[in-house]
Amino acid sequence: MTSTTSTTDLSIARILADGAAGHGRKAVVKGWVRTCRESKAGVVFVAVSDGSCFGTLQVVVPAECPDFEASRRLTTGCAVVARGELVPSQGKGQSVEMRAEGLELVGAVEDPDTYPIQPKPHSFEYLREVAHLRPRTNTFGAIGRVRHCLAMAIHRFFDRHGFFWIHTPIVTGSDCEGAGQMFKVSTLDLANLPRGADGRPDFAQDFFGKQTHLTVSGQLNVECWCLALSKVYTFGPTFRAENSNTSRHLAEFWMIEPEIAFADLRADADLAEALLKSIFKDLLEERGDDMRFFADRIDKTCIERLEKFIAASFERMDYAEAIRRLEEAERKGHKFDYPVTWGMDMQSEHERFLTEVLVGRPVVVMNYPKDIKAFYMRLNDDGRTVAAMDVLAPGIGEIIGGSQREERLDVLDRRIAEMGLDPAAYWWYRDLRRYGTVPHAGFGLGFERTIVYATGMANVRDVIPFPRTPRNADF
RNA sequence: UCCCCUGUAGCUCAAUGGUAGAGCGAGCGGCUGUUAACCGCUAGGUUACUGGUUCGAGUCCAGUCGGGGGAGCCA
Repeated sequence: MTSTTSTTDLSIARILADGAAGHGRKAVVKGWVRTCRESKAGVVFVAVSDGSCFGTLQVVVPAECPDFEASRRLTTGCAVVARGELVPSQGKGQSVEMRAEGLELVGAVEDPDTYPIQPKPHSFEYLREVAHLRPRTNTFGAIGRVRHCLAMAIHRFFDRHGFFWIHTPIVTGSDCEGAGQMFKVSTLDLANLPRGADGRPDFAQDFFGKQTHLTVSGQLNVECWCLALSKVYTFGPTFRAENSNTSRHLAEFWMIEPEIAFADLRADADLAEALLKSIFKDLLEERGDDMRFFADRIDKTCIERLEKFIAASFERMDYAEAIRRLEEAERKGHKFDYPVTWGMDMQSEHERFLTEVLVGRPVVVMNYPKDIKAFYMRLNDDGRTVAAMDVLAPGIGEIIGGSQREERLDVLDRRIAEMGLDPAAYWWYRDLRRYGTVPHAGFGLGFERTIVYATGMANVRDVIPFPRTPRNADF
């Protein structure tokens, strides 16, 4: 009876928030044992977490409790239901605790010696190997709540500003998304592939009657809806089959891609800035408990960093200006592995120097040379740059990549031809420019990189529940 | 994918080519309204895997797999 969920149960978050106001109240809490200590004075102290907040509730089991003997044998990880009265705590560190009248062991831990989550610090690398149990740790519990908070804050921001959430497809038949290697989606028998006259796999016999992939971006699709609903965004999983082995890359990650009509690059940058400020403000307000933990144990500066970010405006500079400042740094004696020249695609070392040393906070770099950017980015009047922007953040690099889109059909076609792409493949994308085209712009925000920036966690693999990376799709 | 580093007890790490060690965690006992508890005792190992060199390999060599840092690609 007591071990099943009821919506009238008090969460530990609620109990701790109420604090002294809850003294004298009867309550039931359901959760997992973090630590269990026994005092020979005749009480057992059980720290219980239900994940509703960072903190644990101290459940005190007195000797006269019928479950006293059983509670002495509780170990880290046991699932329990505790009934009792909320009382002032006699110990330090909490204003309220539960004096247990009953404590039910719902699920025991088979062998406490080999339970993978011990009441002691673990390395993140180890915890990735026990990803099914790592949500029970302080860090990953906090990550889970922060991740949810940021996701909700993003939806809230867009909703308040009149954006519509568009569910762009996960499976795509476009072979023209152009953002790197894609995962194939097929129901064909790999051991017995149907082949056409040319000996190649015959995708006409495949599920969709053509070759399909997992999406690498919802941008091209969401542009269609932008040119009807004006302000739209996608927020969903994205897949890249790149063999990238870094702390900043996942094969499956989540991306937010707003797209706004009747907008230029400046409006695009304004939107990016407003979005990030809004969600970081919500994060500090709603998850102060978790953020204090990150500041305490992961990255001392993370709260201060977000506060500064909210207060200050983005540093914005043109690509040309960024190059000038990097060249100036070179003249003053800073050595780069790759020399700085106008027209180059900035290397990590340049981006890091720019955002970490020259600016000291996130910076928006705008108007890149056209030759290093995608075909759909709008050509500027100078004929050699496009209206593209990257938001670079210290320690992470590119957190946002965006642009004003090329809305002029003739210019778009020229760009497609220049890059050796097949215009026929883009027929519906080109149609947008034939029927009621308008200036529009958008960007992609990497969700995991945003969480890394906010929390100070060092690796995107540790801010997603189950990371997918090359040679790793366990759990 | 490339460069560098790395893989030893449940976890974090020691160990000159010569008997496998500590701390934490775990179990038991002691002490204690405790909360990074403290004190004592005990258990716990095919040194990632495969092969090679050697009288002898955790240690040296090769390959495979995993992990980390950096690079490329990007979010």
